[in-house]
Amino acid sequence: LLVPPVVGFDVAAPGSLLSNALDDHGNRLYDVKFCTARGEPALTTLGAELVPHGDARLLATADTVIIPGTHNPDVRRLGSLDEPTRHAMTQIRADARLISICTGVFVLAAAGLLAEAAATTHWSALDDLQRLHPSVIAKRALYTEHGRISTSAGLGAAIDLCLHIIRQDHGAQTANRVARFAAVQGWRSGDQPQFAETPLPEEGVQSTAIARDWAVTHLGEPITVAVLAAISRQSVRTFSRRFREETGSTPHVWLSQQRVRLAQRILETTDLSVDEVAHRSGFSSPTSMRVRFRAIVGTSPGAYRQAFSKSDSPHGRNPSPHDGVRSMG
DNA sequence: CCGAGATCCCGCCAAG
DNA sequence: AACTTGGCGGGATCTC
Repeated sequence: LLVPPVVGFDVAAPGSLLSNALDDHGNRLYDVKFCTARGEPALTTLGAELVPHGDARLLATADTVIIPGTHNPDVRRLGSLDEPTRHAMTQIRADARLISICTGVFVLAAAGLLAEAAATTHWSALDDLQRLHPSVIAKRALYTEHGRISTSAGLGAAIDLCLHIIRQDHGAQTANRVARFAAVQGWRSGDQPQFAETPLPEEGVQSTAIARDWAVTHLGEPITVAVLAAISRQSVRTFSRRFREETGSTPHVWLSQQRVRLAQRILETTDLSVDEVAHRSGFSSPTSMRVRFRAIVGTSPGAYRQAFSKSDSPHGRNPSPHDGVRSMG
């Protein structure tokens, strides 16, 4: 059971993500409900149930509470809680998981839940947080975890955090499925340089991450699972196991995806022949690339390039029709 | 498209 | 007792 806002709004996206999280049989994994303590309108575009404001008793039943960003001056300027918020916070179970989005962290801090705890918020509010609550360890991160309390930097980071939580609760495979359904990045890996500069939460070091980093810079070469395992200083068996735990995929499937992505980029930016693209992407043969390419992108390399070059925006979206759900075992 | 050989994947299980 | 590791078998998948 997940009950979001103590105050305010803006939990729509993470709430939707969680309420759309399904298990293998299509059952919802989280029962998402919205409520407010202050009578502010809650966004409920998501098929999630709107609980009339004032019904803070609902909070007492929640396993997880998401606290959205707030502009409440008591909370943001004075570092204290107004009465409705304070009362709402007292309703929350002592063992409930708490998640803040953006400036929602100020509510947690004002409630005294973050003493000596790592926490984050939107970068523009980090200084405020540290000044109002000196005992908080304010960190510039996408999200942080400290025991049962997690904080996120903003709406986008909140989605990452929710995926992280789904992953912890139900495994990487489920998290990936939810991410795919929501059309967001499933998890952060070393092949996404835009994330490299962003301080990531220091969750346990992912043991296959180094091998993955190495792989994405050597896609043009033949890569076997045995080599990746050796890079990770693990046995093949353990490496495969970790890999699935950490990425939700198998090494071989993951490699194919990376190579197709690389092929897409080469097709978009060069006039190299398809055979040459296949070679540079590390496919063992052009035939092999065509098969993999079609399986993932939904169209042939040639058609993809043609469609891409015709599309108006040079950095536009994938112009090929993604035919949604592929039956997948 | 076929078929042989290589490689991958994962349940199983003994060992630590 | 509970957990992790890593070798093995062999069906699935890929490659040539």
